[in-house]
Amino acid sequence: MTDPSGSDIDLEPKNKPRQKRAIETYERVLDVAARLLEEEGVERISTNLIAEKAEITPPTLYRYFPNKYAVLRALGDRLMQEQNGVFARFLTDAGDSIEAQIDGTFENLMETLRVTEQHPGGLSIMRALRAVPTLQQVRLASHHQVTDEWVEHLSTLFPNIPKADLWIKARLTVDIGYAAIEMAMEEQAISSKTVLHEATTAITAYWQEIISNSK
Amino acid sequence: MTDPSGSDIDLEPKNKPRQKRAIETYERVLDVAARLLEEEGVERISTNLIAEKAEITPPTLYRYFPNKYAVLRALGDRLMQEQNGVFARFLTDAGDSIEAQIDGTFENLMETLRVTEQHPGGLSIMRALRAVPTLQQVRLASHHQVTDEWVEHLSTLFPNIPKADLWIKARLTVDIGYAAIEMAMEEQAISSKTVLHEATTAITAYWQEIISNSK
DNA sequence: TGTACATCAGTGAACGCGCGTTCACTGATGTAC
DNA sequence: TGTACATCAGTGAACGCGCGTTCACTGATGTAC
Repeated sequence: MTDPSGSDIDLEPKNKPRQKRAIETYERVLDVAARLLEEEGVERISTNLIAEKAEITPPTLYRYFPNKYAVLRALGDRLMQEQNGVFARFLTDAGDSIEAQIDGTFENLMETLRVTEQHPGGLSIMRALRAVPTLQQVRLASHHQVTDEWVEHLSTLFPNIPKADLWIKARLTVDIGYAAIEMAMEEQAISSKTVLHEATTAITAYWQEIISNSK
Repeated sequence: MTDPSGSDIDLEPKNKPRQKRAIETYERVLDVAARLLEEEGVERISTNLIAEKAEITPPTLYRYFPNKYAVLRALGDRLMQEQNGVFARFLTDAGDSIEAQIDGTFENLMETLRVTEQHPGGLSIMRALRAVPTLQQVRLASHHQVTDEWVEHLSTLFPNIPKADLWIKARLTVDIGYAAIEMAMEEQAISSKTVLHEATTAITAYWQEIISNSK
């Protein structure tokens, strides 16, 4: 019962902040945690340090979070939610035709990049979610949700491709998109726009191929 | 001078093991470290724990590594070296024609997957390299090296595409490949072969597009 | 082959420190009448 | 509006523990003659 990935660490928030002062404290904890994740790395971040930089005492942090991992999880949830929101808007705007989706891909990627860059510690959060066994499910679940939603739209556009096949193609495309976004953020020598433009070319070419084969 | 990513932590090995017993110890440390990275996660792994599981005392570990990060770095170096070896063989076999490269893509991905799966803690090492600020350079340098080598071959095949452009396209393709490999390893519901087959389709379509545009 | 010495490999014991977390508490805010 | 009480927010002080790392050392292996 001590298996690493699906382990039994409680990740749910404890007390919700109810008063104005408390909400500010809660937000400050998450904000500070995100910045420390970026500055120190996931292997050095600590609850005591988060509390200190957020100008509270450790027990206050433990009022809202049952443990260290719950803080990271809240961080991950927030970022994923923002990113998924971008994708949901993309589907609303472009979900009903293949052409519109292809046309919208670049803007979708750019907007996701913008949201991630703007989110404190965004890139570090994405990486921490992958590296910490307890949190891998968070990222995976989020990508699955996005994929599922997309496949709902795709399945009406590609009625002769089995849903399971579409799911795999969509899932891979999501990961290619995020790989491009991470690369855009870490490759200082290349402009983000260029990276995402190339990624758009790749994704578009992939789906053109799928379209041809499905006819 | 305490900047996080390019920081001043010594990552070089200290004493090289010279005698047979010492080489075995050194190997055991790396092997145990890789397994612990997988089981515990990068945020929980410790030198004392590595030493204990490797059945040595902590000072022995410090005979070969100046600190904790040097152990992780050695782990990363080994994996990257193996992965880059696969790619080098791909270039030797298929480097001289575009068609051969496209044909060899699937085998290249499969072989890289095989090497990574076989390498103890392979996936965890890739993720740790990304998540730990001090080690990000290791992964980046490795991907750059692979990209540079590939671009050497590509530039003779695409004489009318500027090298800088080729570099970006190659770099993105490398990251797409690794994204697919990570996905193949973490998505239990889909066979690895299917994921890498799809990735091959995407990469192929991308380069077909590049070929058409360069004519 | 034997011995003396140099080098290599590993240990025992401990260090100071910051970690994650908890307890019993005080002070601030909201609510009912 | 004032007061009494309930709930919410935050603190002071500490806990036991394992962390990363080091010191002075013993024992094992290799080398020269």
